[in-house]
Amino acid sequence: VSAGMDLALALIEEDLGAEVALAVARAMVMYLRRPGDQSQYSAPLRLQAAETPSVRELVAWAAEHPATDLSVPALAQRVGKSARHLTRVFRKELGIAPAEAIEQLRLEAARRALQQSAAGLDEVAARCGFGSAEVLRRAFLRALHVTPSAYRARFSAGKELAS
DNA sequence: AGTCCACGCCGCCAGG
DNA sequence: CCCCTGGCGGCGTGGA
Repeated sequence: VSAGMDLALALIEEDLGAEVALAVARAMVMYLRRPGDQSQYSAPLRLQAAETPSVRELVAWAAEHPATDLSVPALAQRVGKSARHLTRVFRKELGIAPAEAIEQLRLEAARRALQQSAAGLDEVAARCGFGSAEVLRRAFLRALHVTPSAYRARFSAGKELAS
């Protein structure tokens, strides 16, 4: 089962047969609830393995609009449910709370922006929904244990240096 | 370095 | 009885 899921997620990661792979991953969603962080797979795809369609769509939409208001009340209103219920469903299906999921989505967006663009940290922060470069920096340190600039430098220096 | 405040989480209870 | 849903209150966390 674990191997199957790894395969599925690998397929997703390679963007090959993503639809089938996502279906498999979705069926095995319970195995996605692991305690540790640092999954080798991207947060947007992993979080879109939710069973409930509304949650899945909400995550997908949020991943595409990281700079908008993604507060819990705002998310709840978007799907027509209460904040309480949304929190409960996130916990049940994804193993994490809404705010944490949003944080992961934004972090992922920032990672991509740092790698694929030359935008300044202020702009990266703004585009990815972080209030400021400082907020972005703190989030990076918390989740990845590196500063945004250090993260970017790692890639401009060459991937062989990344661990 | 310390304080304050807004936000978010979740246990619990109630109603459908 | 079970599941879904929402409100409330206390508590923890992190940004200002």
